[in-house]
Amino acid sequence: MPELPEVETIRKGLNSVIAGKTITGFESRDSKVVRFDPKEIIGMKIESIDRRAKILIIKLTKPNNRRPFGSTQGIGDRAMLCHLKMTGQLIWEAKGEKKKHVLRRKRVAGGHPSESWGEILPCKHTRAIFKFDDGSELFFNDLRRFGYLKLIQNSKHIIENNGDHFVVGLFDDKSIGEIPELAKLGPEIDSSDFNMDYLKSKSKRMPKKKIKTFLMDQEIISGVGNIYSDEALFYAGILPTRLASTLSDLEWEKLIKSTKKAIDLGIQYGGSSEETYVDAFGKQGTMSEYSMVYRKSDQSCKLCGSIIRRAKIGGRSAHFCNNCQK
DNA sequence: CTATCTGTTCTGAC
DNA sequence: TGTCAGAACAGATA
Repeated sequence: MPELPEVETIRKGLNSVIAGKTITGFESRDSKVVRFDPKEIIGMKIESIDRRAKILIIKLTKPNNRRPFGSTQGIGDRAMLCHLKMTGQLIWEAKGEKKKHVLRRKRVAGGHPSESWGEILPCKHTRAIFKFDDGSELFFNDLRRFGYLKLIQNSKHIIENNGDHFVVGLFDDKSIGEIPELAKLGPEIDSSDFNMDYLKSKSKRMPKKKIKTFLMDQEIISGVGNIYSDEALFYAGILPTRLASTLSDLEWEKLIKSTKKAIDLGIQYGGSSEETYVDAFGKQGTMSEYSMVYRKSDQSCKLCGSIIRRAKIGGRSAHFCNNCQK
């Protein structure tokens, strides 16, 4: 379920198991999904895994690479961008785990819930396989093939100053902002730029945009997807059909708080799916226990008892309570 | 069989 | 320029 909280959960889990490992092999099984030459990353070391919006940024360095004094990176270092889109999964498996019974395997997994959690990997939907120096493997599965893996080169970011070289590299926030995929994205939910003045001024320039669509627009705010926009609007008591430009100051304040609350709850929930494939068996879809309106159409509102409605807004289904939300 | 649903984002038409 | 429908793809479900 790769919305922001899920992607963040995957990031943490993966970072804890693959940071520091060296890539000894890479197999592409789908050239649409894998958008680089596998040769480019063999022998590179995983520095860390970061995230911007729902995009994972896997930082890679070349061992023994020459780096300018005082820099953590040099020419030839790279960053891999990974987007799971609708149905992507990343599953890491320790060496030799295939032979074990499914419930005893050591795995860190996350993404779209499906049978692949427990299957022998690679499976039908495996689009890429990373092999590491300790014999462990990372599988990128994607049923619908919307997701991607692509590589960003560091070489363009060398800057010369007074005859000295210093580096503005991919690993600096500044140059991450220059990567086309990342440059257009709006502020993260936990950034101070996600505030009322910013949202009000944006909404004035988009007078006909509905608040749900506004919230989900990644160029306005990074990381709010369908589930959390429904939940945030419910907490804030605002109907998804309202025009963003008509919100009062009080409503903006409530919506900012509610969005943070919805995402935080999601991250707490996501924590439960981080480590285990077990959740994907018996406890699939526990998000519905936490949700107030998402996928609750025709059920009673948990607050007031009236029937939760559903409508299409901007091509997505919106869930809301006509009584609690105005 | 048909019709409709699904976590995201991009493109092209108006 | 902003806004929206439809596309990209592969299912599951009724």
